[in-house]
Amino acid sequence: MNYTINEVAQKFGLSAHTLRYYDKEGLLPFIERTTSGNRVFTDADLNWVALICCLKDTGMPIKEMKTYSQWATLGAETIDERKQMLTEHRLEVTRQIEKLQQNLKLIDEKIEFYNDPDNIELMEKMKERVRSRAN
Amino acid sequence: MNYTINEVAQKFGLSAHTLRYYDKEGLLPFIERTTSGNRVFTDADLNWVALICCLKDTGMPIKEMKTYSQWATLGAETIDERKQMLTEHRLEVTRQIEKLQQNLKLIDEKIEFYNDPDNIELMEKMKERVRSRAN
DNA sequence: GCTTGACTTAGAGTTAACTCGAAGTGATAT
DNA sequence: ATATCACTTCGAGTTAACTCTAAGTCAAGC
Repeated sequence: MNYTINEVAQKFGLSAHTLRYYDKEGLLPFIERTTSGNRVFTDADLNWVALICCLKDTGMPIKEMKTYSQWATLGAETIDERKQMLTEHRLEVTRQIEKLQQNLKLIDEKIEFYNDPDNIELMEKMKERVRSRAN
Repeated sequence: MNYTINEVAQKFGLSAHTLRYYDKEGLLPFIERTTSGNRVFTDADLNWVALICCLKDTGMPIKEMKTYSQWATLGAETIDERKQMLTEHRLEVTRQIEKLQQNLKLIDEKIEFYNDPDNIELMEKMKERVRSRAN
């Protein structure tokens, strides 16, 4: 099955502009063209785009994804490099998740603070005396 | 206990530049000054900066944090607005975590793919025939 | 009293990742 | 065959969040 750039864009919630930009930046090294120059995406390309989106969404810079893409074009001899990059990135993602969970905790504490009528009463009383700080 | 801008910057892994930038953008509405105009951070301000960092790290734009900060200066009467903003943002953060966990799964699958000798062998055989795609 | 160093401001510059516009080409519908 | 439409390229513009520079102020130590 083949897909046009707009079909792929729709599937991944990107714009055709963005896909061309990724292509220009060397992130889509496998995409073939029609005789008239239009990009043709195969199912294998869709998997590739999915990986690129995954790496992008987890904060990998375009430059690094480009390196990964170049390694992929070189075939089996770059497997170790690619595996290492993904393994390091994996660790990065787990750190992001941990950080988010900590931050979520702080937000929950803040919401809890607002849910406690005692705190609200205190804030109301403070009104005219001291400027309420850090609430 | 009071702190200088550099002490606070160090504590939160920010630069003094960035803290001044946040102040200019209205994110630090409670910070007092010395007679000579230097910022003085109290412990309450440290808690406030911690919240700002938390919101920033979870993707809240500066504009929205500014709104929140302005509400905070108005005192108890804006508690509902603030609680609602945090509650919506909380949901956003849980979505981020879910998305990251999905992406982590894909990365793990990819690493698993590279760890399977069968796949490596396949890739090596493909070398001269078809350009390796989506690996 | 002068130097040093940390601070101040306003505003310009940078970076990453898009995002858009202009000008043009090719395939399909009438 | 001509209008439409999706595509192409190149390059300029945008946005958010810093990041830095220049010019200046202030307090403490020699």
